Amino acid sequence: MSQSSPKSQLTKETLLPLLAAHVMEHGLGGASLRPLAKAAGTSDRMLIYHFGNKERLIVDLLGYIAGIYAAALEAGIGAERAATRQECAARILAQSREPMMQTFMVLWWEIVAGSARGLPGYKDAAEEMMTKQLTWLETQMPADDPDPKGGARYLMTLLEGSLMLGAVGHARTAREALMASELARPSPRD
Amino acid sequence: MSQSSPKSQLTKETLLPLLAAHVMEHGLGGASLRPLAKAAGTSDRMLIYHFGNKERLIVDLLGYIAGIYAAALEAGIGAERAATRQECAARILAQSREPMMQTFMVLWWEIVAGSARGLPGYKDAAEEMMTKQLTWLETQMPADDPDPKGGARYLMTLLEGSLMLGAVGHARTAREALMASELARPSPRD
DNA sequence: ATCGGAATGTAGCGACTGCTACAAGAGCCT
DNA sequence: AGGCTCTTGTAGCAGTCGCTACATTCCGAT
Repeated sequence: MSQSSPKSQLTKETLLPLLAAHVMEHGLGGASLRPLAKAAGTSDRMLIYHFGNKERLIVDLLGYIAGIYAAALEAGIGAERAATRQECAARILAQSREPMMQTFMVLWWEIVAGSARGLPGYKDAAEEMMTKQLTWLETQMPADDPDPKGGARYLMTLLEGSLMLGAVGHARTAREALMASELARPSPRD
Repeated sequence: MSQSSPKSQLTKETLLPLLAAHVMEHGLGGASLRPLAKAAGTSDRMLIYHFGNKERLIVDLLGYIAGIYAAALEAGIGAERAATRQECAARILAQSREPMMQTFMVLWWEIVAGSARGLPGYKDAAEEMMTKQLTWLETQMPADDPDPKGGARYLMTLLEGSLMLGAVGHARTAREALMASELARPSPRD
């Protein structure tokens, strides 16, 4: 067999969590091999050895981050659905206010920027995360909602717009926009 | 007087448009002095001379970009308001589909990312652009709208969410979300 | 005519970039 | 035991980074 030796503790799998922790704090754009390696307790030499080159490292890292994002969402799936769209919106807002999600958002906008610019790996990771977010939202929609899928899409679009406005200092605009939306009214349609 | 000499054609004012054109194409994050200087027909030496250091150059550049964004919006103010919120949404969507706006969006997400990370100058520029966008939208809202300001905020939040989803490959999600929103219905409130 | 200051070119500094050449250790198979 | 491959350390390369020292040119003020 090719992996019969248990000697090495240094694999992609053991490296990625440490690398992810580093980019979560310091960002993706300015990340360079030596600080990355230091955060993982190795040398740039070994990062290249295990990932081939920096681009593949970033791509793997983005995939890994998308994976833990998905896992975090899945772990946070409540047992019962929301009763109304309002409550559904409240839940997702509460989720986005958690500290871990706050620090993640800083990284998220870098991923969006990389995706818009076409950097390799960024769009796939971003798309995967948004898909996951969307299906998570669908599970939270009220059971009697006339259009749960459409409602989830609507809710997510509004939410992401709010998050973006919040990131650029227009949190108030976003908050008032949400209050002016149909989410502030008791029933989705009547 | 201090600026009586017409000798030099090399000032911040003449430099900024050329620098802006460069970052519009190549991005802000990876921008370094020498390519920037080449695009402006000078040397890195002169950029430092005129702006002091790179950080101040970026801050000035962001301010300049916010300025031209505002000017572009102002130039595009239609004489008459929209008749309905739907039409208002259609206008802003049409605007966002223009080629110049498309290339600007790539830069925009970098600005959002920098703003979220707290890089100097980013948040101010982003906030200014969003404020301008909001007031532009208010001028486009129907004259008989019950809540033009609130409607503009709502519309912008939804639109920005759509643009973000579009940037990460969820354009379909965004499109369908817009169609499921109240903007797809004839009257804002009835 | 001379001085002074603003503007510009040339060269280079030290730090950092991604990456590689080379050698050596470590455990495997025969 | 002898090789073999996988893994790792040490050094270093060529290139780029932001920035600066130094010298020069040029123009207006005196």
